[in-house]
Amino acid sequence: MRQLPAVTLYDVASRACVSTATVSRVVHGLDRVKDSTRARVLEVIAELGYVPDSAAQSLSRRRKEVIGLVCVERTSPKLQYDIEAMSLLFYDEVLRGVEATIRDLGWSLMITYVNHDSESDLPRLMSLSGKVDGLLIGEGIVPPEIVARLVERIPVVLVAGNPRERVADVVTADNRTGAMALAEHLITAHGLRRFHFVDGPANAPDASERRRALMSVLRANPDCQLSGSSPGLFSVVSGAEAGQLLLAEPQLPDVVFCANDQMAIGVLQSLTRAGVAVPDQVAVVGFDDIFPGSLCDPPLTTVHNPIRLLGERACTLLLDRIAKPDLRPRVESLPTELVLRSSCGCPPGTNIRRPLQRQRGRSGQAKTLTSRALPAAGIS
Amino acid sequence: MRQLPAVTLYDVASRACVSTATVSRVVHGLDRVKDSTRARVLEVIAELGYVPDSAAQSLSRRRKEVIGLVCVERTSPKLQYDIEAMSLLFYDEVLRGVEATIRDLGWSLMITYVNHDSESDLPRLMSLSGKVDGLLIGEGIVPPEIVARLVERIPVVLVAGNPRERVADVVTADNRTGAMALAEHLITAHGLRRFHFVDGPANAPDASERRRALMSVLRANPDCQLSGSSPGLFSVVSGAEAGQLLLAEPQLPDVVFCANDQMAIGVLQSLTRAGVAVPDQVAVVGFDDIFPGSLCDPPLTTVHNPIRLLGERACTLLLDRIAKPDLRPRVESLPTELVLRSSCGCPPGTNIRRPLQRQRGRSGQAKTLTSRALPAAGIS
DNA sequence: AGATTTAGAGTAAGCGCTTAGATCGACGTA
DNA sequence: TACGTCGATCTAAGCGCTTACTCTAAATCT
Repeated sequence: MRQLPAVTLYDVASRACVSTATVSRVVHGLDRVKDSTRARVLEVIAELGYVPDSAAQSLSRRRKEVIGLVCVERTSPKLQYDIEAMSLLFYDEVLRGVEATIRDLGWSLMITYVNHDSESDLPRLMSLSGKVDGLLIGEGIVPPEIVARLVERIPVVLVAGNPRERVADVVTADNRTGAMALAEHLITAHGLRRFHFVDGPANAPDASERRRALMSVLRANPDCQLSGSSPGLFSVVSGAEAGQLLLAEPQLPDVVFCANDQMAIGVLQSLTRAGVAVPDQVAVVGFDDIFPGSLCDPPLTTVHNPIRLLGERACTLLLDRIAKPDLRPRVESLPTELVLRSSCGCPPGTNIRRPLQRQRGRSGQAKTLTSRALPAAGIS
Repeated sequence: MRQLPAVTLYDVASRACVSTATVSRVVHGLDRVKDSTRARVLEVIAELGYVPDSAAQSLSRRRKEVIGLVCVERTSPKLQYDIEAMSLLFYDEVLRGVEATIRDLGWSLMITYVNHDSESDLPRLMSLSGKVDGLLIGEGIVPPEIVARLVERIPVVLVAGNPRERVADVVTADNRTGAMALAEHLITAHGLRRFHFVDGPANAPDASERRRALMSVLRANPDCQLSGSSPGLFSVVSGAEAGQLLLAEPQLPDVVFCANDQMAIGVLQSLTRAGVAVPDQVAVVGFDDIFPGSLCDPPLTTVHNPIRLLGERACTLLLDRIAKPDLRPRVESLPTELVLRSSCGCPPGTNIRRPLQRQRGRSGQAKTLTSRALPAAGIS
């Protein structure tokens, strides 16, 4: 198990009787090198098992070809993993989108999770910023002051960030259209009137966008109302708690509109365990379309959030920003789909996906970027 | 959005009127520096927003303080993400264990996914090995030849690797004890006799260990038999396919014993959609105890695999190996728990976790579990 | 007082790579 | 023959840090 001694460019050069410059050229295949020389060098590289040292490359090129992904971990490791882990499904999916994109370019990905604790997070994030060329930061849990400090050091893209703030590039789902379509479906197709909203963490832009959209639909339908709302943390347990609170009320609402699927699953658990029939006595809907939502009973009606794509686009945007640091901040908002299953009152077995077209709000806030192909050219 | 010019150690040194060595000492707090000097330097660091460049540090220290995690992605991005993503839950959990451990030490984590495709994976993995101090590799999908080449370059720990091979350190769940306990429960508590096994990918050591353990229990119970088995890929869809195959058979087995939960969920879907009653007509059990298993209908009986802990221990082992490259290869096997819910025939609402003690046989293999009071209590 | 230790700080040699600019034949041209 | 040209290759200066070693002056010892 002893490791082979590390092989450097010099070893290869002297063995192949060429200069280090030539070896470097062969490795990168850019400049012209005589075929016979190239062959000899390649042979020595294979023989010696040479692999370039990334630290030296990064130092010399002044570019690390690494990006950092900062995910939110709302869980305490002390909690049962299998309950709380649910709140992580979102970033797992973002991660895969990012990794796939970055991989194709030959860059690498460094990942870290942050919790609520900004005191210990700040130094970690600053130090991370010294290890990467750019940072992808998940939604609002990194405080804006910290984001601002990072932004002045290196390129940053906010994933599921607040489309209203312009501190950095933002990629987000079109929460507004999705939540409005869902609310309208509940009202129009099922005649539901009394809405209860289960909110997300205070600093999660997704949650507030969804809440705002719901409210605007309710305002437009005078016979409808928000009969109440509960706080939540985007996790199954916090959804279950909201469900308990609901059960203690004198009257159930017509529908529990949850800011994400994890909480909807929690609400569903509380309600069905207490013998409440869903959707007959009360409908429950979520947002995001995570896999377990299709598994629960009744299957969850929700809005599809293209989470993986969110990761992919964020990554593309970041690479583009690394290449051109001077562009103005951009917001990219991705289309969602309405996913009708039976927890809203649609008949059992329903499984309809309805693509949604963006509804432009008068504030014109979320304007889609048309930069379809941000070419990674000029980056490599 | 213009970035501040990068601040180097020299900038800090000249601004604070000290040498770079002194600044470096202040940053690392090791050597003695006069308090007044330290204060001045710290002030300049804060003022200038200095963050050390990791590439230069790594080059100079000859250590990157980064480890790589190689996960298996059995999915094709072309498939519906929400179906196939399930097979990834395992590595998501490993990742969290690894990240939490590495983070506490101030190291960083680089993550990459590999698919079946070793031709494009080999160069990627070799190049990754130039960017990290050690590698954590998920189970058997990286071919042994490649693992061997990596091992001679840098420290490697195999996560959920084959405990029988000794090419590198291995961390694995005690699959044998877990699968045996589950099989014995099915036989003893529910009188099931005809077993169907849904296998995992050919190169997944977890799957074969579980199969072996099941077989050894069946051999020890002459009235029991393996009535058949199906191939599978650890994913929900492959489980659903196995379920379809089963439905085409003239006779159903007593129990479908799946090599992991994802496939059990797939089998469950196929079966219940075809109107087969689980567990009344046929029991279905899985392995790993991923969260969605507790959500499905009926809730899945399984074996708890301490996946996150797997990641933590693997990480610890790797760091230890980086410090001491000459140790002989080690195998660490973590205890599992039997998780009884109702898909095995236990009454609805059952939710029992039974910690399992490894039973070591003379050959180092686990021998038959003394059915140390698997109480018929709570079991019809 | 002179010698010796020591705390505090500086000097400079790398770490392994990239790359601008220098070099060097061989070849073509006047 | 003398002189440019050009492709192939080499030389060497960094990149931003760490750290072994050196230096200085003040503290301590004999």
